[in-house]
Amino acid sequence: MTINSGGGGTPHKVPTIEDVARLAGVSTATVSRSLNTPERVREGTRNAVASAVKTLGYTPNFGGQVLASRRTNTIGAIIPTMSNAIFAKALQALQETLAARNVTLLVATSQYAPDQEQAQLRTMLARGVDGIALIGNERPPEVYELLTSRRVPFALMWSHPDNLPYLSVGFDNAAAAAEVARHVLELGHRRIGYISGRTIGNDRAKARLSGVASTLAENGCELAADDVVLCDYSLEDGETAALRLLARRTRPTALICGNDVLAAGAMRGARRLGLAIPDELSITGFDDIDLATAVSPALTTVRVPHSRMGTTAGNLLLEWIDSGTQPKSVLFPADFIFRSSLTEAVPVP
Amino acid sequence: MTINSGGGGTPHKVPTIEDVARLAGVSTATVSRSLNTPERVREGTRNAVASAVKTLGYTPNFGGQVLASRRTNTIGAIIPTMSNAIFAKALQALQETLAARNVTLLVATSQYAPDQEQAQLRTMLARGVDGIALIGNERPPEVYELLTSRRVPFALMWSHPDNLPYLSVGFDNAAAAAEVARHVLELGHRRIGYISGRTIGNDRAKARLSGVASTLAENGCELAADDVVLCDYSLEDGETAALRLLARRTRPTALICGNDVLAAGAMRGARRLGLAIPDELSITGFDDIDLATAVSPALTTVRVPHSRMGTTAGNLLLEWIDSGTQPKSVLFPADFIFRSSLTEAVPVP
DNA sequence: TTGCAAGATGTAAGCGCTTACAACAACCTT
DNA sequence: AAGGTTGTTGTAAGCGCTTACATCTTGCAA
Repeated sequence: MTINSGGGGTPHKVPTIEDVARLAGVSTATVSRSLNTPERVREGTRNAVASAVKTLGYTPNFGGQVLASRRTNTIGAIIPTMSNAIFAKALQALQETLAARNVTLLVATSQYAPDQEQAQLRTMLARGVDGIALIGNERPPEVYELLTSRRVPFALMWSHPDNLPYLSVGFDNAAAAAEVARHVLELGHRRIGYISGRTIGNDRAKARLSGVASTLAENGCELAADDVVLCDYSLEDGETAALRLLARRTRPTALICGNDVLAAGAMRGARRLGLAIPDELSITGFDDIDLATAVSPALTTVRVPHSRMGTTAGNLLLEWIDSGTQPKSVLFPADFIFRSSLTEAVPVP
Repeated sequence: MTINSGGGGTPHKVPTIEDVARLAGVSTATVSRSLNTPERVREGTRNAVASAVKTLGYTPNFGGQVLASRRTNTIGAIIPTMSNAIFAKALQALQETLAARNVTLLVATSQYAPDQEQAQLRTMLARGVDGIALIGNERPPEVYELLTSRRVPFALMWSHPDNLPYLSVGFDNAAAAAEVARHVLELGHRRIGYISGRTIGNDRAKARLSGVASTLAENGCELAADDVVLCDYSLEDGETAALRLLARRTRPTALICGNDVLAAGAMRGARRLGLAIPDELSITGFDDIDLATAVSPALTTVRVPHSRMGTTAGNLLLEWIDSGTQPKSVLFPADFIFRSSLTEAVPVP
């Protein structure tokens, strides 16, 4: 069935622009102008059209509009998952920004899988989106070529690729992670474990890991292969990873985690082993989602500008769509947030 | 600019179905059939079309398709917020279900505000969505009239309205909340506080409150006006509400909360007062999001079938769209989950 | 061989809207 | 008063696709 038929009722003729024009005693062009560029229509005419629209209950047909104007007023967003609160917040901000400009948001998830992201991307292009928001910058060149050849404005969120010429709205994951590592070192920790999200196709996870690893290395505290666990982003995975790291002969005094969910999972693992946090084990997260302050002790973490990224990406995409020229990328700060899950290292028995 | 022009490059002609037809040596009708109903085209012809499509890099124009087929293959979802993990999960399940059937998801949020929901709804209708998913059942009759008169299939999630003839995919909030109250009573609690989400336009919050209130009343444990706090769904609000309830001369021994976020907030409040949970204060939540097991002690709560609701709503909407007849509503169970945040009431000094 | 049903393809009429261009009116300017 | 602006509206040509219907093949029964 179509949106205008079926259902068992009367055929129910949906009014078209032509019906409005007839009733208002003007041409369809005037109706169209009256609706889209009211300032170009005399007030009296405009009112006549408005009242005809009202009595008929007219709504422009989307397909007709799209076909004729070659614009869908739709922007697509492909994020790894909606389960993580952080993407959800950015998405929400993006949606609000777009809604204010009368643009709707098409949403799809990739589950951190590059091929799924590409499939979703193709679907969105086929849907004729006017612009696209993506997370991160690591993808095969073909993807960027596709986007570029289609001339679809797109924004890369969450990262700050200085080797890519594309519009990005993000922050420096490596630098923020390095700062966490620095703080951990300053508090005297030397035996440190790192719990990371999987790094395939995930530049953020890679950058955070390398930020931590290089900072530790620079300070003579090299991260060995088995000081690092790669896993999915779930409480369970964080817990399992923590148990593994804490089972080692010389137990770490601090666990740096790739995000808050992993950190909360790690806390659960530590608790299972009867370790007091932060007295016997320090834990840090990344993202500063609500979870970070819901757990006890509250998580030391990095505040990521999720809402600002969403809002900014939306505005810049709209700007690009309207102007036809790619705006400049934006780099936001990501602040270190000190809370009680991190404290001085005490000598372990 | 349009999605096909601008950007400073060559005019860059996008191939149309006609170009494909010409190259493949067939008519546009055959190309269309070859793409949409391949079984109605001979294999040889189909291959010729396929290769023409490939060499030209053809993608059907969305506007043309919509206009001619009177279908957008798009479904809209309007949820209160994406910040709450629970809606996010349902949304994700919905999106995956739709994607598998080649339908895309348009998302908007209402911030729990009825007028915002209506505005978003109108936008979606204007976008010609083939179906709509909404949360809850409490809205002015005009909204349902609009939906019905437009003959747009829609599903109400999260609730189970037996007084409404519309398609719903939900669970019994009142019954689940009543069960929580019953357990709390059984453990000997008599001084009980309730922290609820705001109830205006929110039937789920209302149902949960009334389920708890009536169960308590039936057991001679009437909820007084100041035993209840209504607030927004945030950790801070939950914390503030808990502080208020716990400041009363006869402190409650149990706090029943309208959802897990409020419960986690309440835990934070209790902790601030130095109260041990569950020994000095029991707390229960609702929803069973990840947060419930991330906090310590883990929250006693109600498991809401978020993913199943998303999947089912998606399937039923698609079924309705294809068949033209409204499917039967679905009622899922919502199980009580016993965890350590709830324990026996001990006489308070 | 003929006739016919079933299958494959082509023809062409829209779907409802926007917009370039033309037409006209009203108002200045010189 | 003629010519030129500026502002308002109408005319009509598409935008790219689907699909009802017509036409042509093919295969097979009689």
